Amino acid sequence: MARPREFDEQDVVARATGLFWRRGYTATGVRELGAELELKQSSLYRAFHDKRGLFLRALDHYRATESSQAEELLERPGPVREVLRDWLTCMVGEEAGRGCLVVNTATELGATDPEVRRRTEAAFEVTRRALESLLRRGCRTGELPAGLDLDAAVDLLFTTVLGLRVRERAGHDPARLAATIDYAVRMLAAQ
Amino acid sequence: MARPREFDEQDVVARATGLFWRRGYTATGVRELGAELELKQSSLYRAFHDKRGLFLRALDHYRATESSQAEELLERPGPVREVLRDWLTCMVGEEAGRGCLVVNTATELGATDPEVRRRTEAAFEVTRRALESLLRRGCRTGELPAGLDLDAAVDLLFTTVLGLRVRERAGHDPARLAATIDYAVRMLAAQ
DNA sequence: ACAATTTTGGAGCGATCGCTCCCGTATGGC
DNA sequence: GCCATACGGGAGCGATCGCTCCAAAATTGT
Repeated sequence: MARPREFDEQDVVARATGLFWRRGYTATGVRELGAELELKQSSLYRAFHDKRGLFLRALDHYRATESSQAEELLERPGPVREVLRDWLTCMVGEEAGRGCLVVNTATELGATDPEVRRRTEAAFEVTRRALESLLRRGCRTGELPAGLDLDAAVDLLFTTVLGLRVRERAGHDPARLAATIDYAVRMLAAQ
Repeated sequence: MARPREFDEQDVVARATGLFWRRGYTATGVRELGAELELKQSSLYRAFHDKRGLFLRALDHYRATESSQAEELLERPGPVREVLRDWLTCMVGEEAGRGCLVVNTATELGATDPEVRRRTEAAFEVTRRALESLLRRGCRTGELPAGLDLDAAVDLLFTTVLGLRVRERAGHDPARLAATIDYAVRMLAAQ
């Protein structure tokens, strides 16, 4: 019926995600996007409506990929605290200085754009749930204190993750971040 | 010898700080700044050279005011854990959705601008040192475990603060943040 | 009062912003 | 083959960007 598009939408969204991740939403121009995605503006605007539309797609893509990676890492067998430490280490082991797209977006756009906010909150929820599932397992197996306040511990660990990703974005020494992670995991078991 | 300027530089920087704080660096235009500061562009550029110059001044101003406030709160007498909790609560008790200028800046500009980075790092150091001083006092008075790994605890608490400020910026429920703070303080004493 | 100096007020620079429209082209169903 | 449809390519829209320059106004030392 019509000429098929010459680009893979998923691939384009993935590359756009990388650019928004590094540069932020406001600082990323549509021409910059066009160059990075090898996509003319007419195609970009027909496919994604506008810059914000592409950004929302990027947020969705980020959540989907991060979520699957997080779940994969968390379903691994092994000592709960080691799994947790590896997971946290992986969280801050991104390409240097990228931080987390969701954290960057939450601080850049704050609570201004409700549609963006819904996405950042959904992404946060993925992390939170992944943590809860792991801690619950730890309590079941006795690797974590039975009297652990699960909700509070999840909340605190989640907050710690956000802080770690800010620090990673800020270029803090990976060794220091690793030490912080070690201590956080140790504290969790202390109760 | 010459006509005196009609604006108070400190006041102008303070107001610019508020605007950068809410909107971020990139999204804040010089005309917007001019309107908020009641300052014509010619005056602005003569006084601060350019937009970035004013932003650097804003970062300095923020650090100075926040630092003095933090030190004031931390020199208060009283139980260490209560002082810490009050301080953390104050940290996230900003005007809703503002978060922390330094955290917002670190995630927005990352490690791109070395001059900015020096400032964010200096501001982080203020927080870190304030925490260290308080925890040290807690160890001295016996309010905190004697075997506390001071450096690690400071690092983790500092990371938690960053996370809390991200969450405040993201519009999370203040009650949840308060609960997170309570738990963090409790964990600190557990060792 | 006068000259020197620095201010305010504002027009306007080139560049870039997000976005739209048009055109020639390639691909589908009939 | 033919028309409808969506495509890639690109010019260009109005608006805003950061920034500069200049004239009029205001304050000082002499």
